[in-house]
Amino acid sequence: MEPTKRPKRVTITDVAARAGVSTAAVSKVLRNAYGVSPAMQERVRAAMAELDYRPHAAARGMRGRTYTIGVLLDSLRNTFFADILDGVQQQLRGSDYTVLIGAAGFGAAEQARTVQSMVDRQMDGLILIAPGTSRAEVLATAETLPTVVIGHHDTAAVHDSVVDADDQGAALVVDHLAALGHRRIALLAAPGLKGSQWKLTPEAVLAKGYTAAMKRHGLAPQALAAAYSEEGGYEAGKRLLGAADRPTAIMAGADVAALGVYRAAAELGLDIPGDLSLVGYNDTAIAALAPVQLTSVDQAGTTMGATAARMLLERVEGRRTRAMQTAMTPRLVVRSSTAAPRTG
Amino acid sequence: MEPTKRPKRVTITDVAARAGVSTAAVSKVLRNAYGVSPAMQERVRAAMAELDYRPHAAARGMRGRTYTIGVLLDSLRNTFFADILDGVQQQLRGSDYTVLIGAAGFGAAEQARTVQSMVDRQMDGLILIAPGTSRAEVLATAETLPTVVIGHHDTAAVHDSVVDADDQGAALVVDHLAALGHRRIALLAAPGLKGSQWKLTPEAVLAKGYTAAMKRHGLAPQALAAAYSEEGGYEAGKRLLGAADRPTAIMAGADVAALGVYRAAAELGLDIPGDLSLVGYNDTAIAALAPVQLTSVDQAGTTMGATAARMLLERVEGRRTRAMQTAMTPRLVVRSSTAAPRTG
DNA sequence: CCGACTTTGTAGAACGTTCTCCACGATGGG
DNA sequence: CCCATCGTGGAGAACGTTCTACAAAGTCGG
Repeated sequence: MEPTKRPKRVTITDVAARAGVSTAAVSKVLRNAYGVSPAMQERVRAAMAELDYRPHAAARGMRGRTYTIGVLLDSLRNTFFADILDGVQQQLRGSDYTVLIGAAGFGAAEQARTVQSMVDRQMDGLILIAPGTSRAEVLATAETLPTVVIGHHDTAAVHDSVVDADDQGAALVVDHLAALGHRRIALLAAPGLKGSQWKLTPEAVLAKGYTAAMKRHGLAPQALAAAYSEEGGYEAGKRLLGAADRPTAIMAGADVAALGVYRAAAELGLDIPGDLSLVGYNDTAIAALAPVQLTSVDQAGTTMGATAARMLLERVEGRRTRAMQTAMTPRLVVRSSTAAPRTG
Repeated sequence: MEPTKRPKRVTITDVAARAGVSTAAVSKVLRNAYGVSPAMQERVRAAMAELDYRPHAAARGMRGRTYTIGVLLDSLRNTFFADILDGVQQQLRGSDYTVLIGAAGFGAAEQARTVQSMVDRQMDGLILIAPGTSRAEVLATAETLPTVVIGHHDTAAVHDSVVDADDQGAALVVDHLAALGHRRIALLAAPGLKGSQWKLTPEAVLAKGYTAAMKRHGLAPQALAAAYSEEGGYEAGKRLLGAADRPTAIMAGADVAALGVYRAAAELGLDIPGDLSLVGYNDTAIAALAPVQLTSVDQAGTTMGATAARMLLERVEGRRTRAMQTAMTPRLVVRSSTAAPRTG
C-alpha cells in the first residue's frame, strides 16, 4: 500500500558502531549529559557528522524530550500573532528547539483538540495565545507539561503568564481622545467566552480600564461586543454609527476590527477623522500602512513572544518551578485616524 | 530535575485489559484495520471511551503514521498563507490528521532546518508553500515522504504541485492597465533565489507573463526586483518613482509590496490613482480593506490549500502513486487603486 | 596497600505503538 | 471425513531513543 521505499535512516546504533562505542555513550553525547570524556565526545561527534546523523524525534519522544515547542493561536489572519511568533523564534534561535504552530480557529472544541494533539505529540512545552478553551482544560494541560498563557490576566500556580497591561492601554486611548475634545467615545471589545471560566480575558481587562478612564473624565461609557475580525467590526460599526446619538470616536480592541468600522463609516459617508476618530489595538503592521494610518496601541508583541519563550525554556529545562507573571506596558501610537471632533 | 509528576497516560494496554482482548486487537480497531469482528470493535471502542484513551503520537511514529501534516511557510505576515491554510484545515476537518505549521523565515538554511525537523518528527506528509530551499533538497525530502509544493511551477515525478497560472494573472493586469490607457507599466517581482535551481518560481512565471503581455500591446517592459514585504515595495517604489520617466502604473507581485509602493508614492506627493495606478497580487484580505481598496489578482488561496490537502492525503493513504499538478485560474479584482492616467 | 570514592563507559530494560506471523475454529468442496 | 480456505484473534518482535543500574579502572587519604 505504502509506495515509498524509504531509504533507511541513520540511527544511534550506526553512529555507535562507527565510533566504536556503545549506544548509551552516543545518547549521552547527544544530550550532553554527565559522564563523557572529551576524547569520546569528539569521536562520537565526528561519527555523527560523517554519517549525517539526525536524531529521530518520535523515538526521543518515547522516553525524553522531543525538543519541540507548540504555539496555539486562533487565526493566522491576526498579524499581531506574527509579532509574537517573531519574538518566540528569535529567542529560540540557536537552541535545539523547533517551534510548531497550531492554528485552531475560534471554536473551543477545535482549540482543545489542537492542544490535545500537541500533548499527544509529546511536545516539551506550550505557548497558548489567548486560548478559547476553558480554564479548567488549560490548567489540566499545564499540569502535564510546562505552559505559558499569553493574554489572559488570570494567574495560576501551575502555568506562567505574559500579559499586556490592557487597562493602561485603554486609559491611554481614552485620555488621548478626551484631550482632543471627544465626549462620546465608544468601545468595541470581543464578547466574553461563554462558560470558559476565564475572568480576566484581555477584552475584559480592556473594558474595565476603559470604563474607569471614562468615569475619571466624567464621561458615560458605551461598550459593544464585536468579534475581532473585519466583519465583526463592520457589523458593530454599522449599529453604533446608524444610531441617532452616534459616538464621535470609536476604540476597537483589535486593529482588524477597527478596519471593519472604517468600512461601516465609509458606507455611511462619514469621513475619518473628520466625522469619526478611530483607534485600534495591537499596532499591527496593517495599522502603519500608508493608506491606513490608524492610531493604535503598541503591545510590544515581539517582546511578549520572546519573554514567553524564555520563561517556557526555564520551565522545560527545570531551572524554575514556581509560576511567574510578566506584564508589558502599552504605548499609544498616534496616526491620522484621530483628530478633534468637528463640533468642538 | 524535571519537576512535573505527570499522571500516567492511559495506554493501549490499559484499554486491552479493560476490554478483555489483546493489545494487537486494540491496535487494529484504532487503525480500523482488517480482521476485527463488529462485536470486538464495539467492546474496544467502549473501553477506549470509558478510559478516555488518546493514542500516543510519538509512539505511533516509531512504527506507523503520526497522523500529522506539516505545512512550511516563510512568514505569518503574508495573509495569503492564511487563505491557503484555511483551505487545508477545511479539507482535513473530520479526518484524523492534525496540521502543524512551521514558520521558517526567508533564509534557505532556516527553511531546510524546519523541513528536516518535520521529517524527524515522522510527519506523514508535507505541504511546502513556495519553499526557498534548493530544489535538490525538496526532491530529496519528497523521496522520503509525500510532498506537495505550492507555488513553484517546476514539476517533478516525485512530488505533487499546486500552482496559480501566474502568467495569465500578469496578462489580466497588463490588459486592464493598457485598456485604461497606460503605456508605462512597471513590474515589481521578487528577486530570484540564488542557486536554488528552481527555474519556474511564481515570480519568474509572473515576469514572463508580464513581458509577453507588454509585447503583445506593443509596450516596453520594465521589471524591477523587490522583496515581497512592505519595506521591499517601498524601496523599489522610491527608485521607480524618483526617476525622470516614471511609470504611470505599477504592478507588484504581492499585495504587501504594493502597499510599500503606496507609501513611497505618498511621500513623493503622488496621488493614487490620480498620478499612479497600483495593482497588487494575491487579493489578500488587506487589499479589500476600506481604506486600502487595492486592485489585485485573486488566486483562490483557499481552493489551492484544499486541493493541496486533498492531493496529499491521496498520497499518504496510498491511493495514488503518480505525481500530479493542479493549476488555478486567476481572476482580476478591480478596486479604486487603478484609473486612467492623468495625461490621457 | 587498603578501602572509599570518583570517573568513564556499558548492558539492557523500558517507552507505546504497529505489524508480521501464527493458531484456532468454522466452513465447504471433493 | 479430509484437507484447503477463510475469518478472527493473539504473541511477540520490532522501532530508535533514554536512562537506571552497575562494572571497571583510576585516584587518594591514611
